[in-house]
Amino acid sequence: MTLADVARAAGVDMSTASRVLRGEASQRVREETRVRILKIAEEMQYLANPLARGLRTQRTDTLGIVVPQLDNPVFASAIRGAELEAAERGYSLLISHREPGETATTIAKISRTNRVDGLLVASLDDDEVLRTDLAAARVPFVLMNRILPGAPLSVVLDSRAAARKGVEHLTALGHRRIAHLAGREGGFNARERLQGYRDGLEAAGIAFDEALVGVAGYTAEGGTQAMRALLPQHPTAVLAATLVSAAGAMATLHEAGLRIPEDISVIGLHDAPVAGMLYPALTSVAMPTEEMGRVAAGLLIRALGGEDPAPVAPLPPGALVVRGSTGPAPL
Amino acid sequence: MTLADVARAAGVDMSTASRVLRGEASQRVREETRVRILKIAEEMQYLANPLARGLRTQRTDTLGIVVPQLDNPVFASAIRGAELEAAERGYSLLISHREPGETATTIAKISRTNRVDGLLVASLDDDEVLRTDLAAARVPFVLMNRILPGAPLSVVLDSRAAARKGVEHLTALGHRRIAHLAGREGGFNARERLQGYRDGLEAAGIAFDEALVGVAGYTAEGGTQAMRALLPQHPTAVLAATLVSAAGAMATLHEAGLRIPEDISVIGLHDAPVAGMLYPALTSVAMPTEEMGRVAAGLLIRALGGEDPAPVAPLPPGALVVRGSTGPAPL
DNA sequence: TTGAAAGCGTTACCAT
DNA sequence: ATGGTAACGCTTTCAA
Repeated sequence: MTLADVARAAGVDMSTASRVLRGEASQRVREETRVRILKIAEEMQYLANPLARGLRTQRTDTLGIVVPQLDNPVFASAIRGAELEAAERGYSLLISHREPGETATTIAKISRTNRVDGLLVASLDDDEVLRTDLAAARVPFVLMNRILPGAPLSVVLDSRAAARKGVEHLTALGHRRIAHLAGREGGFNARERLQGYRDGLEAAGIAFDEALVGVAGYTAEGGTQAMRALLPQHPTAVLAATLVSAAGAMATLHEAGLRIPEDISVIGLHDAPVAGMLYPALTSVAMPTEEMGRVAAGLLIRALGGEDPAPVAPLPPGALVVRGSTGPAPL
Repeated sequence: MTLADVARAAGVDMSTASRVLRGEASQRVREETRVRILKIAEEMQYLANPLARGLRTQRTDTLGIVVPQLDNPVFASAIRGAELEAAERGYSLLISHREPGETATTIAKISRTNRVDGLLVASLDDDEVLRTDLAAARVPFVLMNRILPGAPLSVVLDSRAAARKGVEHLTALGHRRIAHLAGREGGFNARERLQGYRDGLEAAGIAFDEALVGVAGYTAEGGTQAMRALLPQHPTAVLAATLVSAAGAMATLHEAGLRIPEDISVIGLHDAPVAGMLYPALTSVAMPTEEMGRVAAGLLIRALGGEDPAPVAPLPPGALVVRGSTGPAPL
């Protein structure tokens, strides 16, 4: 089923059929001819061959999205958002799941072989590494969930506001000794969250105490360890950077015989189904991760269209989802 | 950087360069010419344009994989496996994440526009629905994690053996009143697991008691409800079909004041990081989900190569990962 | 309003 | 052992 077939069946030239089926702006065709072609294409279930089209136009109407891990609700939902936005604008999404270290090769291949018109990139790597990886890109790109000095287009979540929001929930419940389980030291989001944590304390007139901050990374084990180290400080509440570290922290608390939330409250950042799987179910601050994918895709598509889109502000946190893990501060 | 550029630089014809660079079987070229072309292509960093190649050969060396959800460890890991196998055999993977209901359209589009040479399909839909969806496929496909009567190629996990393995762990610990939280009624894997559960009981000389089986589906809430309904039966152990329903069940047990594992043991099927996030950490039977993706991709590629691969047997379960949620039966 | 034809970058057949 | 040259299916400029 090629364009030639359709044209022949409609008794017109390929070029005419092409113009009509593409819905070209200046539809230089008689209405009658137009509908006839459309109808026949419909009947024949004609679908243009994207390879032939791409070869000719040097465009694929495809966006590449490279993520470091698939089974991570943050990225899964960003993909979903990007997919929706892309589809709405007539683009497809080529999802590329790459282990750290393979990123450079992937970006190089995917972008240098005309497979995609642009790239959406999420990465957990350090700035230096990411910069090197991206140097191989031969197409425009938008960063997701992190910034990179020098890279103009990126979409991030307002981690600072989110952390602050979490702390405010706790201070409103009367907590004053609030610990913070930070993520990877030096990471963009980790820095932001720490600042938000401090903002929240300050707003409640609580002095920042470095002894209440632990580095948990992004694993349950890290959360467990960090929480254990923090126990002697007797916090009455904990703000964890992620659901995973929150889960690890809760294990430590359970083992220490502390009741959640009667003795100590726990709150995590990023809401996801797993929050409801923990016991007690974890209170958390929802983050607009799907929106992040959406916005990033929109930005990229506009850039591809020759626009010079203005940088977008960090996406504000979503709702505070109160579940069973937070309660009033003990007396 | 096109083939013509390379050919010109090497002082040979395009057709010669093409033969060499593709590594054609009968390398009808002088060794000297061969290395020169190779060297120049290398220097120029030549990469063939897949669109042009695909247009000409009617192949894309790309496999499509359509999954119903991305943030599901089972599918994430199947994708990983498929990706590895595909890469090893020179294929790329086009990941397509589709909500139920969009599957048919996706399959139609992706397979009828020559974007992929074959399809790897995972689906949670009923047989009828899936059959309809697949009818639109114009390329060979392999099913993952389920069978479909009439579809010759599929790769499944041995859920029956896995369930049995879980039950045997429990009976070895002295449990005799073992409940089963089943998945979706009528589903392929649900049936298999139920059978494995019965196998395990029988092996230990325990009579099957229908009252100990509840349907939990694949959500935490479902697990919570089903467990609550089962409580009056006073089981001393529970075999949950998935980690998610196990988590839901554990919430019920905690609320009922039952200690895990002192009063009641819990075991889940499919091992994943989330098992370690629960409290207590969940004992589970690992499943070779990555292997499933690998095998499925291998099968598909062989089918594309014109082979007529024999059906593969269900993949046996992996290790029993003993964590804190199982222990000796109470006296 | 419509048609003709060139060309996108490859491959593969047929010459030489 | 190598080169010439049609396709592959589409878009797009130019003519009619």
